[in-house]
Amino acid sequence: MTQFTEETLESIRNHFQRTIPQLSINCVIFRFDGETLQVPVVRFLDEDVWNIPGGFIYQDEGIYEAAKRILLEQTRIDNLMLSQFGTFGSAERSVAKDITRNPKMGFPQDIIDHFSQRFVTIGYYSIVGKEQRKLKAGPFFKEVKWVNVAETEHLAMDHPQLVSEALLALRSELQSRPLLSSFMPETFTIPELQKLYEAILGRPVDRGNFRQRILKTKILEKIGTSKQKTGSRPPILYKLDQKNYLNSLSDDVKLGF
Amino acid sequence: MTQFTEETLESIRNHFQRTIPQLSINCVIFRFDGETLQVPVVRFLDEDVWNIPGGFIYQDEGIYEAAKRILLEQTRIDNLMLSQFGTFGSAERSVAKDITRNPKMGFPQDIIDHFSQRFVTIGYYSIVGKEQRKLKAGPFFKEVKWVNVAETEHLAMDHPQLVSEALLALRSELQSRPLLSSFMPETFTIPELQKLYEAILGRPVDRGNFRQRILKTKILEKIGTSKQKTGSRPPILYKLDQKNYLNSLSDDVKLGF
DNA sequence: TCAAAAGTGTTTGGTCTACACCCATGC
DNA sequence: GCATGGGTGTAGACCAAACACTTTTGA
Repeated sequence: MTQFTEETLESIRNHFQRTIPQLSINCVIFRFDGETLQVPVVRFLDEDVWNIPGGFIYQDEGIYEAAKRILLEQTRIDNLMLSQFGTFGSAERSVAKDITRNPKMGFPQDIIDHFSQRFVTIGYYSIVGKEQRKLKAGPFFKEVKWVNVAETEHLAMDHPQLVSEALLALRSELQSRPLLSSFMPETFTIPELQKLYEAILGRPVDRGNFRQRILKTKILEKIGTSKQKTGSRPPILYKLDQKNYLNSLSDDVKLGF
Repeated sequence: MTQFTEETLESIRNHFQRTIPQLSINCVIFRFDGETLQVPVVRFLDEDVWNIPGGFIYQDEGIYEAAKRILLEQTRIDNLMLSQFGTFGSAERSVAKDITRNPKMGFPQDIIDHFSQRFVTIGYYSIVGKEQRKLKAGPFFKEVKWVNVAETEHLAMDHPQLVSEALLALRSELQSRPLLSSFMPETFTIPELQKLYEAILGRPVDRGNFRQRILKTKILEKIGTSKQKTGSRPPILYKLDQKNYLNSLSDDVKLGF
């Protein structure tokens, strides 16, 4: 029945020993493929249940380092700036309870018990460019893939909520954190950038106004004209002017109301 | 040596048994006394070390409920809307390690060990009106008092950082959450409100412009003239128009740049 | 020459800022 | 009446939304 060797089980138990109990981390990573926002999801063993990448915190590492390690192990995505978007811990919240309890999986009782505990999770989000395609599942996970954020409502447990909370944080930090550097490739056009904004904000943006406003900030540096074979005027290629871009970001709080 | 009865020690151990290990909650509560922002701090036993109120999460309660309970137990402040502002957990982070280790305290080794563990903490903040003065220390705490946020740099451990992170969150959420209802008394004047904004934003605000903008939102309802014996024109009394106020709050994200 | 998409400009109205000025009160 | 702080108005700069017009390309 059991599909795990005793060695594997021991390594799982050993992992539990070395990590903080009842506390986990989940990483929501956004990618923009030119049309929609996507996030990587992982599949645990043979189950057809998809999860936001997540894991546990070693006793001797900070939570931020843990988040980076977990992401690297499970998706092979490395070197990201991660931002916290919230911590979730209703009394009923657990991780992988249903999966491990499934008799078909053949887990021993101690591991089922461990995963059936109530767990609090810390949510981080980040961003990768669209050229970032080298997803590769790490240990304990069978498969990783990108899915559109619009299609994340079927993820396991409260993971759909994690995605939408992460998206809210992404939206509100779009102007105050250097996110464009991560989202966009080295060179890009203004219409491409506009599509990114529309995807993040979830609403259309006026073409002319978008162009004017973004050019006024001087964060774009013209480097030529793209040569495409579309039946239309070829857009101008730009790259980010890092110095001006970082200057344009601001935590300044307006009075607003 | 020991200043604790065996009964007390047992109740502490029992509390540990029922809570999530290595995870704590801290609550930064802001009050505005008309001039400055203040937060309550608690003193643990006989030590002259002041802490942001904090505690642990029972296995059968959500983290939000835990935060409210902890706040009530330690300060007798009740019925607040709390907002999360971040979770902190560097590898070296602990709670009360120094205090419990102090031989003068006479704690048994098992309790010292428990408090010497690495702890992750979830930070919540909230707001009370200035009439909220009924601070009263709960169990395990000797004393509670209000201190100005400007004077929180001497708090224990990383608690000064918690205060400044909470203040940042407060600032950026001033326009999107119904914070005024909590900060201000039933009736108040515009100059009083302006002082609150200046305290939160940490900078002066133009009198005339502040007045115009806040009146344009229609969130204030005139109810008369205050009768003060100051040697100047008496300000107009207002109260919040709850319906318009809630409407005026918005998560709308501007394009900005 | 036409459609399609990119690039540009203009109009209108709002908002932000920095003030100047007036008003009600106690001394 | 005068100092003090509250209440009000306004000019100029700046910003935003809507939309019309022009340009460049492939077919």
